[in-house]
Amino acid sequence: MPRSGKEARERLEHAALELFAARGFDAVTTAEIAALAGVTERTFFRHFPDKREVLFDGERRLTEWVSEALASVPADVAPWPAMRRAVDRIVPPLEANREGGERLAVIAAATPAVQERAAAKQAHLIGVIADLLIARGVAPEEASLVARTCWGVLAHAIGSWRAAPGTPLQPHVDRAFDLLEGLLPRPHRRASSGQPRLSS
Amino acid sequence: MPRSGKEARERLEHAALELFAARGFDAVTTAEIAALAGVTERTFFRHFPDKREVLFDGERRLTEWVSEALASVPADVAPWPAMRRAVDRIVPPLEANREGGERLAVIAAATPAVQERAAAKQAHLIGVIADLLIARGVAPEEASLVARTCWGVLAHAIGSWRAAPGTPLQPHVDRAFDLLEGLLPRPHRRASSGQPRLSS
DNA sequence: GTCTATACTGAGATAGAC
DNA sequence: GTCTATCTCAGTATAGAC
Repeated sequence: MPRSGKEARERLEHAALELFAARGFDAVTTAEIAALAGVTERTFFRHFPDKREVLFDGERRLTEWVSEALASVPADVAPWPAMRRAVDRIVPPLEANREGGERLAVIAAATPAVQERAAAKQAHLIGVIADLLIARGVAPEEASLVARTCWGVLAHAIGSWRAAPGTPLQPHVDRAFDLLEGLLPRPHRRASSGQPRLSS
Repeated sequence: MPRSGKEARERLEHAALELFAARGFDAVTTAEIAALAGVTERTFFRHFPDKREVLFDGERRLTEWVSEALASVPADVAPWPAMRRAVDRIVPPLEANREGGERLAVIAAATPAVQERAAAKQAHLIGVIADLLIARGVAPEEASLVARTCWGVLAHAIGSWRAAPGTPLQPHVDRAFDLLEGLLPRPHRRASSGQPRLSS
């Protein structure tokens, strides 16, 4: 019995995905997952704080991707274009993880508890993004709004991407941004007296 | 002991809020809530599918408000202005329920499980809004994007409203919309403005 | 690794409203 | 009588305490 923590963790993850795919999230007990992975139930909870969390290991690096993406954008780029560039940089890892995201989406669609966790993780990530923007010097009021909106656009794009199997993600992202920018009315007051656009 | 279901439900709700306020969500058991309301634990679960749900009874009508608000906007108004008008119409009921929202926000901030439920409810509501827009004839692709974004703006406004006690909500909403509209780059319409290629 | 609290479920019985 | 709300009882799974 391998004592390597990482191996056990991966076996647990694999076992969980297999059982969930076969019988659905709710019909599988943590004891069964542990048994299939060859460890005790206690070990499951040592690696994952709760049953749902085993599903989100693949998305764990999302926060890192976002931070790195934003860090790679020069600090003098205005918030919206900066976020748009950052989103573009997150696209490749998202595409690489397409299958994992798909698996999670399927289970979430059938399991309210998993959906809740996913929604909460998105909300948390938006908060992290806002903090990163603030650290770049963006006004807190703007940061939160831009973080929410841009992540919403990306989430929307991911949705239509998944609905169109076989297509790359980037065009969906471009289309979603263009769509939103085209839908908004022109600002009536203070027409862009602020920062000049350094990127489009 | 009155057999009216509604009275029992209200007593349960009141008891729960009282106990949560005193000791926090996690430190209160459903049995205690039921006992304080003068019913059994089983009765609690007949009125509320789970412990968290007792907190969201006040927000139950949010969906109705949104539907009514959208229904009151003429069908020929474009999606974004329509949503903006609808949001304006939701502001008064939100203000009237300020205290309830505040109570919920305080508990949610201290209780991850409640936060998750709140995030999931928001996601669900956005889906409902998108469906309402589609029923108005908005293209599904646009509907989802507008629903997400506008609700995000409202959520942002509610956040800054709560941070500024004593102020009315409407100015925060107006400011959030203006801010977003001012932040976005203008669409480059000369590039045929059609749908970007979705290489299929 | 062991033990336990607590959220939650199901079936069947009871009691009041109509 | 029907119907619905409630109660009693017995149980399981998660998660946290020890």
